[in-house]
Amino acid sequence: MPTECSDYLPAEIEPHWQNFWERNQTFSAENSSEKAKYYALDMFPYPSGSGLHIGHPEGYTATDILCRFKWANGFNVLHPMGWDAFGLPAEQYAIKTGTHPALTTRQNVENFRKQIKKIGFAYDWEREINTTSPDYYKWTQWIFLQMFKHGLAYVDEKPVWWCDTLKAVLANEEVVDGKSEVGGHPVERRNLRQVVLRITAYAEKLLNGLEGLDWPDSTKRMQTAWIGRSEGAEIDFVIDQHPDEKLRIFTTRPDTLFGATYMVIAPEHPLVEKLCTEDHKDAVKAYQDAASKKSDLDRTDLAKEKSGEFTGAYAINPVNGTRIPIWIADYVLISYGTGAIMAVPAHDERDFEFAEQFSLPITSVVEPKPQKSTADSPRLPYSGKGILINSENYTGLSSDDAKQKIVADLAQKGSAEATVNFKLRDWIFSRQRYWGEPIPMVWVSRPDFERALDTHDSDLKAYLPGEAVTSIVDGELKYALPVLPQHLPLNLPETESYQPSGTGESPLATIDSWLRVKINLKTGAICAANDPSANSPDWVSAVRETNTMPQWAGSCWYHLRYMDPKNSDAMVGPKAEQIWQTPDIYIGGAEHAVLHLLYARFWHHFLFDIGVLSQPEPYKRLFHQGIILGEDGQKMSKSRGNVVNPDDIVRDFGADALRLYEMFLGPLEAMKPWSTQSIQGMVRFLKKVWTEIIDTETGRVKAKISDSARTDPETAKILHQTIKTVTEDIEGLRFNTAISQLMVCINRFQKAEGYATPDAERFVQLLAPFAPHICEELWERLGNQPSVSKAKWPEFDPSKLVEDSMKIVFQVNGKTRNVVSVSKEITKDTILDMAKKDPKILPHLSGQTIRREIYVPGKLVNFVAN
RNA sequence: GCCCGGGUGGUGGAAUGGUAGACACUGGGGACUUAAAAUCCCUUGGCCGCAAGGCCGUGCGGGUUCAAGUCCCGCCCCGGGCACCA
Repeated sequence: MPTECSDYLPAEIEPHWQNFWERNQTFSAENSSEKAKYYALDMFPYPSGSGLHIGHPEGYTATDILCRFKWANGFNVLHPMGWDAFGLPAEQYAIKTGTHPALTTRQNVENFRKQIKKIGFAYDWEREINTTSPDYYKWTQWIFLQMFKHGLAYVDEKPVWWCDTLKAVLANEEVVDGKSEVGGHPVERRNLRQVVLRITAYAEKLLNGLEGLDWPDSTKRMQTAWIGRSEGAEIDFVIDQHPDEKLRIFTTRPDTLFGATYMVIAPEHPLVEKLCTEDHKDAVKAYQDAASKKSDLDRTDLAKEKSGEFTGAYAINPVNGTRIPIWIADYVLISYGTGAIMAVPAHDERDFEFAEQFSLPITSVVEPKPQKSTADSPRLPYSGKGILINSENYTGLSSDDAKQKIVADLAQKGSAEATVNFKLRDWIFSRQRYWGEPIPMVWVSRPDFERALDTHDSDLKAYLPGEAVTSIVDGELKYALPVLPQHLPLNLPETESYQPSGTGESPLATIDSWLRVKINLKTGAICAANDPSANSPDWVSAVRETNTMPQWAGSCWYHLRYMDPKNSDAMVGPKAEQIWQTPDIYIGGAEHAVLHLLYARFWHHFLFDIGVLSQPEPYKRLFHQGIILGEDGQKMSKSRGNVVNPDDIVRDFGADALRLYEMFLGPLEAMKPWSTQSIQGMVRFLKKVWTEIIDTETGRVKAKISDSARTDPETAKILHQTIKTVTEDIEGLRFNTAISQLMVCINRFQKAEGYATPDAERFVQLLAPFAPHICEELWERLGNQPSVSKAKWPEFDPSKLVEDSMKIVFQVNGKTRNVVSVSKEITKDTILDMAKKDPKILPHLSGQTIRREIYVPGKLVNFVAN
C-alpha cells in the first residue's frame, strides 16, 4: 500500500517504506541460493556517544546504491551492518562516571541503529554483529588461540607511552605533542610486558598478496612502504682489538663496501660495552644515557644535527683489510637490521652528514654511468647506482654486478650472507585496558608447565606452541597456557573500578577473584583459586593474563562473521564461507589504509593457511570515500562548531535528499565541503520527479503518462542514454554523474507532452538505488508491486540512441567557427565542400591558403590555413 | 627531505587529445500572489560591441600536435602519507 499523500512529503513516505522493508525483510540475504552472490561491506562504525556523523552515510549510501542495483540485476546480496564497539571512549566515560562500558555501548548502538535506519539503508539487520558481544568475541579469542598454537604470539618487553602523573599507559592517539591529551602531563617511553603477534612472519605474503588486489594505488603503495622490504646482505667486520668478535652489519649497498670509512652502532647495541676502550668509556656511557632518555620523536624529528661518540674501537673491512673506527650514534636504530652499519659517506645522505660533522674521511667508489653523467664528477653524496671506482678488482663493474659478486666472494669466506630486511615490526597486541577482549591465556610455573607437556591425552598439550611463551609475571619467569576453545568465551569480569591499576597493568589485574585461578593440566578447565572441588593433583595455580586486545582485533575478521552471524560451532561455517567467500567491494575511509587493512589481511592469510578459509585475501576490491568537510571548508569538529547532524538533515529535507546530496557533491573519493544550501537542489529535483509523475490534486498518476501514449524519439533517446549512463556509472562508482544524467532525463520528461507508462517506470527504477523511498512510492502508484529494488533493472535499446543526423564542428586553425548538423551518410568530400562554403568559415579563409584539411569522421573538420 | 593526489566560473563540480564550464548551488531579471513561501521562465566565465560578432580564458613558463584542461619537460601552491629503516 502506498501512502495517502498527494504532495511529496518525505516525512510520511520515508518511515512508511522503512517499515515496509523491515516487516517484509526485503533485504535479507540467503545462505543458500542459486543466484550469483554479491557482498558489499561497509567499514562498521565505532558507536560513539556523539552519534552518527554526516561522513558515515557517504560510504554507506555508496554501498547501498550498489546493493540495490545488484538486487535489481538478480543477485543474492549480502549487505550487513555491525558495531566496532570496544574502545577507549566508553572506558574513559566509565572511569569518570562509573557507568559500565557495556551499558554506554548498548545505548550508543541503539542510537546509531536508529539514526542509520532513518536513512533507509538496505541492511540485513538479522545479521547485525557487535564486537563486544561474548558470542562474537568468543571467536576473536578463538582466532588468537589458533595464532598462539601456531607460534605467532609471544610476550616481550616493549616500549609504550607512560604518563607518571596519570599512572597510566597511553595509546599513541592519547599522546599529543609529547604530552598526555588529558591534562597535558609529561609522558615517557617505558618498557612494559606486552603480548605481541608475529605479523613479520607474514611480511612476504602480505607484500606479494597486494599485487592482485583492486585497490587504490596510493593505498597499495602505503602498505608496500609500510612493509618496507629491502634486499641486501649482512656482512661481518672483525673487531681489531677482539679478533674473535665480529660486528655484523646490514647493507643494501654491498657494492660500496670499499667506500666504508667508519662504522656506526646503535647506542643500545649489545657489543658497545665490550668494544669501548677505557679512555672512551665515560663519554660513551654518557651518550648512551642521553640517548635512552630521548623519545623516538627527539631521535628523529627534532634531531636536525647528528650526534655520536667514538668508541675507541676499530673494525677490519673484510674486502680490503682497512682498519676503520667504530662510533655509536643514535641515527642507527637498534630495531632495524643488525643495529649496526658500515658508513659510506660518499654514497649515503646520513653518513655524509655525520662524516662532515665529525671530519671523517669520505671516499667515492661509485660513479654515475657515463651517459647519465655530466662532464664533471657528481656532487657528493651520490646515492644512485653506477660504475665502481677505487674498488680494486671490482672497479669497472656495475653496481648490480658488484653487489652480487662482492657478496658471493665474501660468502665463500663465511663473512657475508645475502638477506632480506623488512621495516614491518611485530604487532603489539595487548592493551592495558578494561574494555577489550580478554586475552585467553594463564600463567603457570615452570614445573607445572613441564607437567602439562608430559601429560598424555591432554587437550591442553595440543594447543601449545612449539616454543613456550614465557614472561616475567609477579617477579618470576612464568609459562603461558591457553584457555581452550571449549572454555570460551572468556568473559570480561564485572568490576566496580575501571581505573588503571597504577602500575601500568590493566584494571583486570586489580580483580583478584578473577585473576587468581586454577587450571586443570589435562582438560584445560579453569576454576576460581578457592574452588574446593578442584582438589585433584591435575589442578595447579595460575594467574590470568590481564591485558586485553586492541580495538583492531574485532575488526580483523568481522567481514567473515556477517556470513554466518549466529553460528555457535564455528566462527564461520564452511558452507556460508563457500557461498559468500569475500566481499565484492569494501568501502571505507583512507585513514585505515595501513593498520586495519594490514591487520585484517594478516589474520585472513593466517586463517587461510590453517584451512579455515578458502582464500588468503579478504578484500579484493577496496574503495575509499573522501572526507566531507564543514561548510567552512575545514574538517568537521565539535570545537569548530561546523558539525552537521544527519538527523537534522533527514528531518528538514528527507533521507532521499540526504542520500542524493552526498552522492551528488562530487566524486566519491574526493574531499568536499558540505553545503546545507545546496541540498535544496536535491529537494527540488525530487519534487520535480514527484510532480512530473503524480497529479498533486488527486495523488494519482498524471494523464500525460499512459500505456497508450507514445514517447517521442528525443525523449526516448535521452531516457535510453540515461539507462546506459546510470548503469555504467553505478558500476564505476561515479554517482555524481549518474545523478546529473537523471536530472537531464527528468528535465526532458517535463518538456514532453506525454510518454508511455513503462518509460516512467524505467526512470523510477533508475533513480531507486539513490532515492529508494520516493521510488517505492512512485513505483507502486504507477501500478506495480513493491519492491522496486527487486524489479528487473532496465536495459537500454541501442536503436533508440541512433540518430540519423550528426553534429560536425567546423574549425579553422583549431578554432571552432561553426557547428552543423548533417546526415550520417555524408561523404568526406561533401562535408569538406560544405565547410569551405560555410558562411561562418568563409571570412576566416579569405586571403588564406588552405594548407591542410582534417576530417575526423562524425566529429569535425579543421582547415589549417595561412 | 622522499612518495602519492590535486589546482577548471562567485561556489560544488562536468568534459574517450576534438564545441571547456554538463548537472546543480548562488546572484540578477521576470511571471503567478494582497503579500510571502513554493513553483515556473529568462540570464549568470572575463573583456569589447547597440547588435551581428570578436578577443581572452582550465595555477605559472616552455614543448609536442592540424587540435591540449587532457600528453611531455621545468616551476609554484594546496591536500595526504612516510620520515634517520642503512
